[in-house]
Amino acid sequence: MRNPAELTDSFRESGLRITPQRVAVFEAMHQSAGHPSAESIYQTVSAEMPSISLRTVYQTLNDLTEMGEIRRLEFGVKATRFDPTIDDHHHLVCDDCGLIVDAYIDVSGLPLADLDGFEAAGASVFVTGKCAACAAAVAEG
Amino acid sequence: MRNPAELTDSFRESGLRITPQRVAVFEAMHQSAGHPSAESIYQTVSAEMPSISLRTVYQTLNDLTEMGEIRRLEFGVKATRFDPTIDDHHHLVCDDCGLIVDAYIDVSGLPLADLDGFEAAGASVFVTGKCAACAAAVAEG
DNA sequence: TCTTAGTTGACAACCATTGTCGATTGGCTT
DNA sequence: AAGCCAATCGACAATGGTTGTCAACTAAGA
Repeated sequence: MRNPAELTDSFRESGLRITPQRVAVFEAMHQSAGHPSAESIYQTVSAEMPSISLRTVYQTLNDLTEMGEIRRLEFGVKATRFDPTIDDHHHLVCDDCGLIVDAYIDVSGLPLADLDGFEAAGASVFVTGKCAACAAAVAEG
Repeated sequence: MRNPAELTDSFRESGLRITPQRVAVFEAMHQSAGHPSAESIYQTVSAEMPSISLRTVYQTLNDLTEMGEIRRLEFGVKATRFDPTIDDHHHLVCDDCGLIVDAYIDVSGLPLADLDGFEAAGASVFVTGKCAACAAAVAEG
């Protein structure tokens, strides 16, 4: 993400006002090294600004996400899906209809050796895109 | 997953009783082509066995998961995480402590061409394993 | 047959997230 | 400096997926 000053400009350009709450979320997000949850950002910001509401944190994070400044790290489908197949395979997830298809993708080519001490046990690949049906629907217009 | 008859044996060996409800879930899961949600299995089974409760479906699916017969398709972390980095990168997820680390993995070697009409837009790789800290903790005993 | 695991129903409760609504604050344009 | 209105707050309720509970009943398997 860009720094708080740049986000400020970006918000202004989008016609959004610059409030201390938003700036605080910018900064908390910017200083965060990892992948914080909304709750975690809320904790951080609350330390300096006890009056801020969790609602506002969510709102600002969603604004940032919509503007493409940050990303949501999630699987996309809300409910847990149960997979009858337990062998080593991967998944194609349709962005349009949510269809999930098994795919046997060879991941042996992935460079998983030098990961700064992280001991890789396995890799799950989620390929996003359009399933055949949705791709056809788009083609038809 | 294995067929309902094999699951029956497996349950019996684990000291679990074979009930019509469990068998119905086995069959619904076995016949399912895709990646059903608990609710979807519940719908299917309910058609033949209207008295079955959603609670029992969840219970049986969890039993199957614990026994390694099926898998849960989920990201592992319950809450959405917000990622300050939006460039093209991937994630290492520690099985022990849940830490998420960015990783720049070259996925150009992944064979994403022939996916039965699925139009791949991108690929997200989640590498599971142990982070350096947790790996060290294990090594120490 | 008899023990007891399993199921049901009818709940409440969880957690993350979003909606609402009225009142108030304060950014920002004029 | 004034004033409009976006934004926030607080205090909820509500969502959806999942799990806990508990008492009563059913039925699996020894």
